[in-house]
Amino acid sequence: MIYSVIVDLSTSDTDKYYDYHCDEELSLGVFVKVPFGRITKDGFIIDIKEKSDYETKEILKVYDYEPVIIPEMIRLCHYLKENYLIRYIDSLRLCVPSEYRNGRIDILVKNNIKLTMPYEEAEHLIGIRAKKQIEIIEYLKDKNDGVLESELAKLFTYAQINKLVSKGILEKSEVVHNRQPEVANIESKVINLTDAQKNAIETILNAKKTVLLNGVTGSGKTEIYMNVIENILKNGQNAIMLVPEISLTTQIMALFRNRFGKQIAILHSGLSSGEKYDEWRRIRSGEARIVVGARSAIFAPIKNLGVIIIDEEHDSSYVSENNPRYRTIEIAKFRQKENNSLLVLGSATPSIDSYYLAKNGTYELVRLTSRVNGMDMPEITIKDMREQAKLNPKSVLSQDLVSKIDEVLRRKEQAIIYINRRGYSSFLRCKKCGYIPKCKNCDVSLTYHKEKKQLICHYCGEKYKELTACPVCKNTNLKDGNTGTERVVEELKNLFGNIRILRFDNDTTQRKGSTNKILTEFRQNKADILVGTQMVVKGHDFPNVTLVGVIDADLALYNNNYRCNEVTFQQLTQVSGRAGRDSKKGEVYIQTYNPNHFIFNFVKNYDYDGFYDKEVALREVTDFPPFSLVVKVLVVGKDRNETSSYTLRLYDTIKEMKNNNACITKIKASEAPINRLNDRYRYQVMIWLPVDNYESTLKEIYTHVDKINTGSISAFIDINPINMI
DNA sequence: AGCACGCCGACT
DNA sequence: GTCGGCGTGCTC
Repeated sequence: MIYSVIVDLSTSDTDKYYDYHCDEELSLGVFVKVPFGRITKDGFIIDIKEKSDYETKEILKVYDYEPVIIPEMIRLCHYLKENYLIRYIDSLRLCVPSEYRNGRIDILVKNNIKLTMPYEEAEHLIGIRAKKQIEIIEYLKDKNDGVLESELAKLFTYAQINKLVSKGILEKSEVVHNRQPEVANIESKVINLTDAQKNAIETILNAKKTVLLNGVTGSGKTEIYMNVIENILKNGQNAIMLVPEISLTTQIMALFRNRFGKQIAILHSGLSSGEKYDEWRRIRSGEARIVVGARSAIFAPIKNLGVIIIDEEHDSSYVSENNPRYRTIEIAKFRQKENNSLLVLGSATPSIDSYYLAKNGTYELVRLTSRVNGMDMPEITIKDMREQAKLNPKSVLSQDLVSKIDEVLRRKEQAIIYINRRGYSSFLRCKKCGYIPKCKNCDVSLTYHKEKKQLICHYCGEKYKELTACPVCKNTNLKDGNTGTERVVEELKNLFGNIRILRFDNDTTQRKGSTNKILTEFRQNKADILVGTQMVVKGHDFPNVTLVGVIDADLALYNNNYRCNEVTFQQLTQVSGRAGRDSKKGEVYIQTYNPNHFIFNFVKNYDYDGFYDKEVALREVTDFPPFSLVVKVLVVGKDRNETSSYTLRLYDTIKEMKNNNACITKIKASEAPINRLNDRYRYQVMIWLPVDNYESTLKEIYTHVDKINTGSISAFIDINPINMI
């Protein structure tokens, strides 16, 4: 037989079938080693045929006779290649744990000990004086599968164990040991489903199309997911459940592990390579029937899918930023079609795109309007900071927020302060000459990190010594810019003295496990206030939090991105949802210098629909999604002139296309918002396409863009970009 | 990726 | 004349 192999090499000219032969019979999706030119390469079998047009070489080695790629994923590879020009190998790589592909990980074999005969029989063979030996066999009496030698050796000595082995009473054998990720212990509450939850479950299970589950924060979506999955399992089918990122996963994992035990497998970047590989193998073998994981878990080798759930579907982490750029919901829809399975998108604040599809009937909409604890949504106050600026310009926190915090501390409850900027302050400015320190690699100003005594570029990570005086005019009077997390913590400490504050941002979560540590400490009431960036927004459940404060809530509104209203609305609503999740009423304080922006009224009243109507009307007049498909092509290069001329040439080519083809509605070429990043110049071409029948035009755009990728210039395509930098 | 082929400049 | 620079092309 002839086996077509995709070699493990990510270049556009090697991304095609290479035919090899092999005497053994192999399956589709098997991982092999093949000769490739003068070298050898690993590869995946993705086609099997009778004969080849080439003179084939022989497959050198079969790493694993069990396929690593299931047929459904091979079909997915074709689909992604066809529609998004994603290389086969880039898709295939997503389907297999990287450490395994690199040959750096193997199964872990351990010694297992078990009785070779019934306990009573064994007892007769041991002298009464050998007390320890009796104890061993007693310990093993009702353990039919035996126990790991390493476990047994914690209670007894190897000498005692080996004695019994040599007598033939115990048997030592090698077993594959599955490394399992540890999961926090969460006490499971007995939950009585509300009528709303029961209805939601019913609707989902009978749905004929994708379901958008729109439930306010705290409306018990997780419980619905678990019930749906339970039903699917009973049906003999399997499930994938996706959650945004590790922060939230730990809690959800605990709930799921509690409920489903060994039937779940966990996949996310926080696992060790051994754990990841073993969980992946448990999925492949069918032992694990539910995959709970982050974005890439959508590629898990799970067969017979009955349901795919994407929790917090609006979350930006579902769009992959690096190669290959894929959108998780797209992949989920492919698998939904392949398996004829259910697809559930859950969110308290759905993306405008999803809600639009729910409203026009493409999705089925299920709504949950109240919290399971029966509490009202926390009351939201919008605080105009312009008054405060006159009163006390030095202070970051308004007088009202300070007294609210004070009350919370007195009541021994907790508060979350959300500020979407890390570091101490966004920039320093010389009060005399106006000098602002900039990064040498990027066109951006630096952020002051007081704790590290550094100025840091938040885009390329370059660090500089802190400034004590202006390097231009030597003036020592430097002015802080906009507030960051460090400064909020400092101010809180000055105001309240001896309270316990945890800072939760990129800087405090660098070390592995620190995210979990901070969240656990806060949940266990070991701190009074959690100050953090976006990370505090996501679905955490802290029962004792009754106050949420937001500082500079309008920050993201000036991002010059068509999605900035949407993102701000989502973040403010989500973070508000952290308050009052248990039996105590919550309160929210949102500080802004722009209180008249239309968004705040909708946030205050939890009026998602009102916000949606307004925003969707805006999108319609400005031709943005969901009314158009916006394609952003980013052109990056070391030389400014070369990069801009490539961009202009691309613009001309697309213009030419537009002249011949009515499918393009608008084109715009410009500098990227950050013109220089990491010492590379950046330009962009924005192309507007209609939402129907754009496929062939898009493909043509892809091929033109592909041609730009030369040695010195690279180009990236982003569809409906979330990130405009 | 890794290696050969091939076509121009400066050398024992 | 030839050694070697690295741009281009190929690997079933």
